[in-house]
Amino acid sequence: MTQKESELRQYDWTFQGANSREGVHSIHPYPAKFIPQIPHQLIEIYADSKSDVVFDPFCGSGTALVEAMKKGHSSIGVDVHPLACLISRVKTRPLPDDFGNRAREIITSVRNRYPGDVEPPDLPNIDHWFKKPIQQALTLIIDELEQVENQPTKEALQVALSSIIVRVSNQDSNTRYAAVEKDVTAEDVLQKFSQASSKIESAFKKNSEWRRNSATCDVLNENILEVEPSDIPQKVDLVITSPPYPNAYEYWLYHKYRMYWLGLADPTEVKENEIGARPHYQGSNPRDETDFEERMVSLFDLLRDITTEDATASFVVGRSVIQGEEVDNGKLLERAADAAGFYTADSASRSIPSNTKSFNPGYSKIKDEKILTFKKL
DNA sequence: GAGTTCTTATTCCGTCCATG
DNA sequence: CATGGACGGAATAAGAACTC
Repeated sequence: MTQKESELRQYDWTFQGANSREGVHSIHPYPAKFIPQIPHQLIEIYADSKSDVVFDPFCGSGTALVEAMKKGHSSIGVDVHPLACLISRVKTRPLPDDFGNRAREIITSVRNRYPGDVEPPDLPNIDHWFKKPIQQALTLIIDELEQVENQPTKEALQVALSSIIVRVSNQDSNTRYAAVEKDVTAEDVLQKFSQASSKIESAFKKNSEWRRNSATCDVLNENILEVEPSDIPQKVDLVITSPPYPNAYEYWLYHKYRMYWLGLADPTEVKENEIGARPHYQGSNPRDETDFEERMVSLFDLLRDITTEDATASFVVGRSVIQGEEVDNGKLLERAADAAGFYTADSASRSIPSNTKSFNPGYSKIKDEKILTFKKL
């Protein structure tokens, strides 16, 4: 890499003061979301034409996919997490016209039916995580959701419901898995569901025009390490992603009851395939950072096959801690890229503004991230 | 309506403790 | 006694609710 030509370092990546929770990005909580400005800026830098295809192998709730579409690029996202894919699908297609009315009908109907005669589902430890009235309200909403025939409408309503599940449960917060007393009623469930639906409606009203462009978006619910090149429908020009970190957030855990309620894949199966899930780094035979590196090598092997010759692959990574030892994920990624025939074309570091709520440096040990761009040799 | 308090959401790990 | 589910500490800031 020629130091003087670093393009990435010409930009301020902190995006201090930028409102990152605007529009469709805010319809569902998801830990460690991209700030939309990051993929936006990367596309600005690396896309040569509108026909360039953007790929995110760890798409999560779809921030990079949305930003690609806003700029008129088609995109492809992959994630093992079925909830991530659900949210990504909903964000990247138009909101069905009947969404708002459907939401209101469901709320009215549940209010009339409550407490109803439907038994709550037999979820593991359900009484520990949900008060009885909450279970009842959620059961009725799910029952109503099952009557919705139009799949895009149903999925958008599922996102609305999913977005409130942690708030009405006893789970402390999205990323703190402990039961606390919260004082939520069945009526609160309906109110929050109503608010969540309205939020989705207004988010989509603000963002109507970019959905009319010809950009497409494919979301694959797959383990990226098992994806074959032929599974990816188009050649990729830009890879933009933030990979999971070893021993870090556990998406399967924080979203466990969302998945149970919505009848998505078994969370414990998702755990097995989730790169970076903490149980893999503990116990008698723990993984270490070399395992993560190997997985990243197989990711780069895939990327080599599905990208165009002059494609760029940009990663945003921070550091993590495994059993008290600090791990530089950027270094691991560079080694993995190198092993798979990529070189580091550019890099920059990004300090996390101390006034952000999403990354609270006072308590999070991550104080900065790296932005790395790789190209094929 | 500006200024103040209250409430709620957030957190990219280490460790405890239940259960088999 | 290993496994994996559950828990904790508490600063910070955005948004809501209240006050004058």
